[in-house]
Amino acid sequence: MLISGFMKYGRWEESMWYFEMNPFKNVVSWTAGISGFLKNGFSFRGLKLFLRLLESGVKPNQVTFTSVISACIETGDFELGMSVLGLIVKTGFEDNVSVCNSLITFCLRMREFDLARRVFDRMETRDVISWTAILDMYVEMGDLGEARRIFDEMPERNEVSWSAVIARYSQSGDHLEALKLFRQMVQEGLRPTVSCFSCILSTLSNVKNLQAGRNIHAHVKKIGIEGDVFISSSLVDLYCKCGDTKDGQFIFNSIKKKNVVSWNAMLGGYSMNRQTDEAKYFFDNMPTRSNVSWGIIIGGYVENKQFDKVFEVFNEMLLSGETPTKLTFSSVLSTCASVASLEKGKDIHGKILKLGFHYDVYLGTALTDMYAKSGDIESSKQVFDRMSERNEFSWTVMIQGLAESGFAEDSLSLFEEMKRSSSVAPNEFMLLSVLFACSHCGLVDKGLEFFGAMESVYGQKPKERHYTCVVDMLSRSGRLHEAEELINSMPFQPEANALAALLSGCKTYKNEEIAVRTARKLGEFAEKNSAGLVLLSNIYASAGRWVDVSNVRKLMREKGLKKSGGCSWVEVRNHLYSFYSEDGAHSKLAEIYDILELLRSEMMAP
DNA sequence: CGGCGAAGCG
Repeated sequence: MLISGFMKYGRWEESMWYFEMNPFKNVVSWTAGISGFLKNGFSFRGLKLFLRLLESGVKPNQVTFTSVISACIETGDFELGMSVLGLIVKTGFEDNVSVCNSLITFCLRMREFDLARRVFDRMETRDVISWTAILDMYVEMGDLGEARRIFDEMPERNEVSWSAVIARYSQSGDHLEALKLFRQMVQEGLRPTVSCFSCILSTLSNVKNLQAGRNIHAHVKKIGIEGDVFISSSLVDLYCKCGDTKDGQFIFNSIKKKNVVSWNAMLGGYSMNRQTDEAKYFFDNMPTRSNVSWGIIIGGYVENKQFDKVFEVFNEMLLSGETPTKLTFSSVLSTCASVASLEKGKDIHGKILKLGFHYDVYLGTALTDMYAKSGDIESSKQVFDRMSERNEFSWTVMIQGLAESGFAEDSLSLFEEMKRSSSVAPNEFMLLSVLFACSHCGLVDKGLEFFGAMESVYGQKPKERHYTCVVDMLSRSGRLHEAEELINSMPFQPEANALAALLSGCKTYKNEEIAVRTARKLGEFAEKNSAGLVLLSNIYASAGRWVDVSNVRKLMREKGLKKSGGCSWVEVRNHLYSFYSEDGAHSKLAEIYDILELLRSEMMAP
């Protein structure tokens, strides 16, 4: 008792002293020692103690084994776990429910899902914990359907089982189902746990339901768990996601024992509210950082298109010795794609290879996309071909990459290959690429065929973009009447781009009549819609009608609209320098102009 | 003395 008493407060040195001094060690005191080490994060020492227990001749019991398996989970050593399993069988504990429960968890943490299922299947009696463990396995595998089936069929459910499915629905974006289950759980008279409250708070923050979030806030306050780090971190997240960093800050400041997650929640709050400077300041002053913190700050810069900062901070991260997460790599890769920096992309590809992350579907997809967007379609294809597993996103980026790089035929045949060889269903993005590909290699009738099949065959209702693409396709090939008809038959307002595409077709094929009608439509459209105004001004500009251009620009100013500013960048010695056409410009603008002036006078000199 | 759950996100 004394031992576990000290262990509880992290004073394991003292407790071990008592343990060693105790001449009458029995299985309970040994087990207490092992689990004490575990609770304080010293699983390896716990395992060494277990070996000493075996040497001493004391027989371990079922409690010892459950603790030892937990230690194996911590160390992540599968072989070790298997040796312990051997011992369990030898000592006849293989039918003990608790031991089996911990074995299931061990197997699923080692991602040995088949083995976990075998352990579960051979159990004669199972309790709610066994069922929850196997439920968790399907949750972990991402098989939400099977998880739900298990959940519905479980003979008994406890608050942990509910938590597991609710969390999964929340994470996979089905917030409404998560909320529904939460309500059902409460109705069935179960008291949501701390983790369940924190999970439902994050669900509410994802759907930005501030009112319901406030209600939960009031409730957790009433039952006295407001101060829990999980709860309070979720609250910080809730208020920040709803755009209120001030309230988020208030909660954050009130957290007594902040951990890295609370710090990250607040950091994310600044990042997502476009307060990148505050975020950076906060980040620089954080007492604890994890690779997640780096990921958040980098993600914030990506979101705000501050691409130079992305690389700057990413380099800093690598120098600090922190290993980027897959998410961080994918943010940085998307930045490489945005600025079409092949060199940087290749560099990062190398780093990913070194870490062995290239087997990851997610990163493989990000690499495929980066190469395609940077113009290196060969490498893009190579990465894609080597991926051992491909999901919907992987196929989408490759089909899109080929279509947009001008390899229309390859894009179309890859689409056919996907339908043949994979279980991935065509989505709206792929179909858009397919239409784009048809449009760009003049396969108008084939394109129309795909367009017609979208809803009937692929179950995808054509959206504005699809219509625009087909209008563009028809206009490019001179089928102006069909294009105009399509615009008139659309079930919604056409995009300004569709009108512009038809207009440019009219210009190419010299059709004054349709041009006049379309221009009038675009004009009407522009009165309500800023995108129309921007396009209209571009069309006037290309026709050299400068008076009209200046009228439209004036209208835009009156409406407080701004054409998004131009941006350019240059890479010098591993650093990306951005230049903006309007405000912000560059901090060394004056110096740059001075040097330009100097260069100019040099050139002018005889 | 023990076994099931938990935060950042494309």
